Amino acid sequence: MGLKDRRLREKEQRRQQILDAARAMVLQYGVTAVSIQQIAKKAELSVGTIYLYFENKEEIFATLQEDVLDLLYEKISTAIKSIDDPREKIRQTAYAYNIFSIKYKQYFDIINYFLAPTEIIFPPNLKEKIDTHGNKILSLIVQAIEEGAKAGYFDTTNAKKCAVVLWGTIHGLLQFRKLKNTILKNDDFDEIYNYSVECFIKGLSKKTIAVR
Amino acid sequence: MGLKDRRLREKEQRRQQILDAARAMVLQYGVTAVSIQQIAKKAELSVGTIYLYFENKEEIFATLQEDVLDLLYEKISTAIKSIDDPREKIRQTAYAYNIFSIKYKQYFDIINYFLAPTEIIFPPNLKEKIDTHGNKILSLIVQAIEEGAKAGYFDTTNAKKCAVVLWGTIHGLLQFRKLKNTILKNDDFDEIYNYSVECFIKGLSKKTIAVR
Amino acid sequence: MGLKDRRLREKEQRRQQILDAARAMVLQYGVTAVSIQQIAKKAELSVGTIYLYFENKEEIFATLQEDVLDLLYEKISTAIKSIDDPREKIRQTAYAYNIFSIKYKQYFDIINYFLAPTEIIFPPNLKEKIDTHGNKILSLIVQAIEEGAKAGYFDTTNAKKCAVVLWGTIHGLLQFRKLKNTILKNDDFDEIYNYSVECFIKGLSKKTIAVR
Amino acid sequence: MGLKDRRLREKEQRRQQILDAARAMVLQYGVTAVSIQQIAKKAELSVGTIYLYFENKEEIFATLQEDVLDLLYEKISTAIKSIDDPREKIRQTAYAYNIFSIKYKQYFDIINYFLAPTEIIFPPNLKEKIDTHGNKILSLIVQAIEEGAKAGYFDTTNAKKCAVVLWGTIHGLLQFRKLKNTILKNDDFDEIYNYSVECFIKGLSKKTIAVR
DNA sequence: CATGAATGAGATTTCATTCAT
DNA sequence: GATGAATGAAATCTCATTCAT
Repeated sequence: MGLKDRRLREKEQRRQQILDAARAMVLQYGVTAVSIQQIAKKAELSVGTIYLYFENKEEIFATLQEDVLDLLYEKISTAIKSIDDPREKIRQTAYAYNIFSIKYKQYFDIINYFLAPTEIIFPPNLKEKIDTHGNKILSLIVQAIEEGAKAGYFDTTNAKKCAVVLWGTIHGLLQFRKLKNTILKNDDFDEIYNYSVECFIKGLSKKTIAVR
Repeated sequence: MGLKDRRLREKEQRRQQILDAARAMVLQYGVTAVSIQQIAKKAELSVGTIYLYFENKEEIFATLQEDVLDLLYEKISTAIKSIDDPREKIRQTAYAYNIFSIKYKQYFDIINYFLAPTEIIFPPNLKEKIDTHGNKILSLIVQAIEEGAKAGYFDTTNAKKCAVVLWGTIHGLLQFRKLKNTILKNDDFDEIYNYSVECFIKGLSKKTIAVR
Repeated sequence: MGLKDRRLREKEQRRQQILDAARAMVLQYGVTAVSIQQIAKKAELSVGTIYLYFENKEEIFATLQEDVLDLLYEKISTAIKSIDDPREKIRQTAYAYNIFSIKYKQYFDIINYFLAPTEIIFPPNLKEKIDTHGNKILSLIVQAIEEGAKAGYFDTTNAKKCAVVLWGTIHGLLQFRKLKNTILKNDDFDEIYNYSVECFIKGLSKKTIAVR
Repeated sequence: MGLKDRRLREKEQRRQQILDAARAMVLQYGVTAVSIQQIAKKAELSVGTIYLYFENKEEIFATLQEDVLDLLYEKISTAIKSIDDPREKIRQTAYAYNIFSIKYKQYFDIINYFLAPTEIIFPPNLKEKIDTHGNKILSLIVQAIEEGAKAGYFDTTNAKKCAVVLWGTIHGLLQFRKLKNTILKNDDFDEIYNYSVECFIKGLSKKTIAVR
């Protein structure tokens, strides 16, 4: 029994070892530039061993994405931990996401890696996993919105819908940062970004602000 | 007189021939999967000939993107041509974008191709061109917002900023359609999408809606 | 008749135009890096036209070599024009060759281009031409040696043989300059070079220096 | 114990297999005409495998050159092994070099491959290696000259300088064999060659040869 | 004569994946 | 379980040469 446990533990360790290497390489060179050979070298394992723990390259990146989402979750989570005002929570969420997209640029690309290109077929178990990790982030936003609704700031009956909208909005805009040298060359990106968040908050707010 | 002209015309035709082939391949297999060889075969030209008309693969896709942006422009433009209400214009813009992202799924991916992955360095002339084509679309939205501001619906002094926000929002959300089987499996994507547009419009509207 | 003449003259001009371009490109980029397309562009002619005047790439370089040999001839010729002492003539010949190999490095490579690699089959007419141009250089050395023999400095009955030896010696050594960073990294190349010339002169000199 | 050893041995064997193929191809077609694909085919290996053992084409040829220099070393070494007279040693060195340049014509071209064309940048470790192999040959000549100096035949204080001169001389002249159908068509090349050696020896000898 | 578009083989290099040990 | 050598297709790009106009 102890043996079995150790085996299992070691197996998990190897997996992490590989993921650590993959993560490091991706952070350094970007998603597209990383090969299995490079990962193997970095992990100080043989190429064959990689395939013992992962079906293929795709699976590594998919698993990596869980990590990325977890990191993002943590960043957002930390950012809003001690904040009370739901509107401020949303602002800080967006801010943390912004910082994340700059500081962990290559991780941000991992998210895009699975978002952008032609349909990647996930094996069902991965689909579920990513689901879970993504939902955790979503739930942070959902919570903030629900609090806002309860506190009477927001006018919504479907917090999740709103949360997805926020996420889509800020993620989409953050991709547009790439346009800062072309279409947006005369604009302050961060100002636009912040504006979008305010716009979202305002759109969420109760319409009727009584004016006598 | 005729000779030089014809030469020029034929040259332009070849260029189109290549772009047609590239577009067809991209539509069928997606951006990442297409190679120069495949394009050459499809265009019934030799590989060398491709390089006679385009510096490299990147340039083909970049040129393709101009086409894509033009198509998108046309779709949106047509959709809002005969509409007067600025708010309805925005709704129809978003709707047209949504349809575009479904019907021309692979074209939508071409836009993402240049948005998502690791920095692609454009030669300056291409940068300018894409700039122009992207701005044309943006200006459609800008115009609608400005009309709305003039008509007293919207409360904004920077229409471009708002237009970028809208574009980022709907583009970002449309990418999330990919999540419809995972995170969004219990939600109606189109409903969320429409909601986000309404949210944007509301966020843009004058706050003070007199009551009583 | 005048027409025929002009035609002929123009034809020769075109040839020179091509050779000028080829020479310029070779000087700038080196023998191996130059393509017909580049030459055509530089000469402001079409690729097809090049092939109207030269059978193939090889022929261009071969013809170019004549030029190179002529240039070398001129350099040596000028260097020794006003010198009387045959031994000094040889020294200056070697010195001019040395300078030539540095200043016109790429031209020096043209000579090697036909010297080094596997047998290049010259068309007979080119063979003769190069023969002539090479012989002109050789004859400069021959003359100096013969003068030296006549003046009683040198002890030889076959000046041409000696001239070839000198040429081979200094040409061979000049190629060794490439080794200055490896095998010769601790040696002063020019000193070795000069020494070889002195050695040659000494070897040529009358053995019997009477010593009582 | 055996396993690791065998692996290593096999790996070395593969390397040799590749070098053998490369050498064979070079011998048959010359340095410039050989491609990686051809080498792979000859070696009955896949192209990818070649790149498993050598960084690039250059490295193969560089390694090959070490072999060539070793072979040349061996030929010279054998030729002078049992000779005492330093002057005869030099003669036999030159003779062996001459034979080598005829019998292993393509090998001789490998040496030229790295001598003649536009600067090839060696990775430092190869530079050192070739350095070593070249120096071994040089040292053979150096030794002969030093012996000659000690025996009172030669008048020199810098044997290495003289050795380089000899090497450059005979190597340069051997390249000129290519001219035997043009410039040297009326001359006996070998006679010239031998003369150059005698000239070198004489140039090296003490001037004062007592007469009467 | 002149053009220059077109060819298509060929060059180098990379890389996901397999499989015998 | 682990290894890592081997594969070989594929990718991008170049270039000498031809030929219809």
